[in-house]
Amino acid sequence: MSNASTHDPEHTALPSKAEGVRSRVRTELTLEILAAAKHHLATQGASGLSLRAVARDVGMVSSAVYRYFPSRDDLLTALIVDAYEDLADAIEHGERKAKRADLRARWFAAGRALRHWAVGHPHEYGLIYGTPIPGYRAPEATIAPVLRATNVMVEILRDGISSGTIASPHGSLGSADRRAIAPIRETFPDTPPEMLARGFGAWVNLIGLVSFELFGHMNNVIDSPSTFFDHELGRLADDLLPGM
Amino acid sequence: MSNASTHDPEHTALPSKAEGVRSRVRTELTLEILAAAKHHLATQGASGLSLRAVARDVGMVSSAVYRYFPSRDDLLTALIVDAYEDLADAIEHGERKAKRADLRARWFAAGRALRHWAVGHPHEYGLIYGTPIPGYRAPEATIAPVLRATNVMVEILRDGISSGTIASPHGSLGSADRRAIAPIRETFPDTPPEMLARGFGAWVNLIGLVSFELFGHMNNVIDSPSTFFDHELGRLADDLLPGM
DNA sequence: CAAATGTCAAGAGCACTGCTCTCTTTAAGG
DNA sequence: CCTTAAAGAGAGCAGTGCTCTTGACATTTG
Repeated sequence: MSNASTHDPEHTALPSKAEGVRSRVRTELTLEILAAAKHHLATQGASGLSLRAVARDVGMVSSAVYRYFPSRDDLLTALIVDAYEDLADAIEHGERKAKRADLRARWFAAGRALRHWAVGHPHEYGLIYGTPIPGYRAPEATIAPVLRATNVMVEILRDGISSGTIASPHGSLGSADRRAIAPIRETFPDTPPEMLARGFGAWVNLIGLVSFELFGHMNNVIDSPSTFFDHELGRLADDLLPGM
Repeated sequence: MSNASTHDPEHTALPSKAEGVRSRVRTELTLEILAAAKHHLATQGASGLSLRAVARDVGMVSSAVYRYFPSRDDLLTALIVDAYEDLADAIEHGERKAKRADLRARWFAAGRALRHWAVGHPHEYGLIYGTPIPGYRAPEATIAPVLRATNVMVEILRDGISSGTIASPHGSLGSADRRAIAPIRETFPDTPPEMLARGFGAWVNLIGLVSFELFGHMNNVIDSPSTFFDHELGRLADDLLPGM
């Protein structure tokens, strides 16, 4: 369930003021469908998520579900948004447990929270970082939670700069590289481009590590993925937060 | 199509000596089905791969296909093996174009070949590095091509050591880390563990970069994925092949 | 040469899917 | 109270993977 109530599925009109009893039961049913779908996703995976099965779970006939979600893909999209929020929550909560002054501890905490959530929610993770579904267009609603997650990482780097404990990364970006990362520079205008490039690279590295493990590519290669993940986390920290 | 003839689908008995006419037409039909399936995969993607549709393509009825592939998953597995071989071919060919003495050029060539193949075959890439299909067990036949691809990378590092141009990576592995990477150490016994860990980490990093791009996570972040990929390739080269 | 043996394509059919349509019930608001 | 809009139920369409049986053919053996 997590924080299903904190982010409303926007594809159905949900009145902020609980005026009608009718609309109240509607949001309740919407959440109930979503919960059933989430359960199916967690157990059978995305490919096993059947709209009819979900309908059966909530005691509806399949066609009735279409009153709440216009298609199976829309139901999946809602689950994707939910997964993004869940992951962002996990990373934020994990990072908050570390002392704010200890940048390295914060980095480790955030990274471990990422992997921990992924291992505990493999299907949800696969939904957001695995093969995209064919006609998939990234829903607007995913932008915010994605930013929440990456913001944690960026904040660590920025805190390092402002406190003077870390300097801008070694080497400076060429003009082509600078142009290549233009969008993320607009998102974080007050962070050095070199640090943005390096930070984003590290983030991609972490996701790659988790995907490698969850998608079975560490079989016959790595005995203890968590140990290797920590090792890589340390290596990245040495590079991102030199001297910490 | 590529090199479909070089690796036989082992789930059907293919006599090495072309004894019977019967078995000849059988292998031909098997390859024809595989080709049709590959075409469907490349155009519609894995989820759009319908056994009935490929049967229609080769002019058969759906049930007849089951004489050649016992299930849809087996057909998919054959495609997975094929994709692994294709990717290994691409990386090997790409890397061979660089001068053997120029380790950095070989690293760049191999990395770019990986990305180039992935961009040109997104569905095939997603099949092997995306979300695994639910009941997926990594088929034995994929081990060899995976080793072929990673071997290219390891060979670059080993050539650097034997020629004395690069030293073992900075820092030494702790005993826990050494144990964590035990399987890959057995695969490459004559390569320093530190270098194996770093090399595998770099490989994971590359796959992560390609997956990020192909799965749509660089939208609104990176304008030119190829430029960023090259940038990261260079950063990894600086770390893997210091002084080159 | 003929009969037994295997192989194969075809078709029907089952259980399931997403999705659309129509019909009826139900409840809310004027 | 009564109109109107929303919601559930059901049938139905086209598609899926997969199984089973049937009849035709080729291959091998007696």
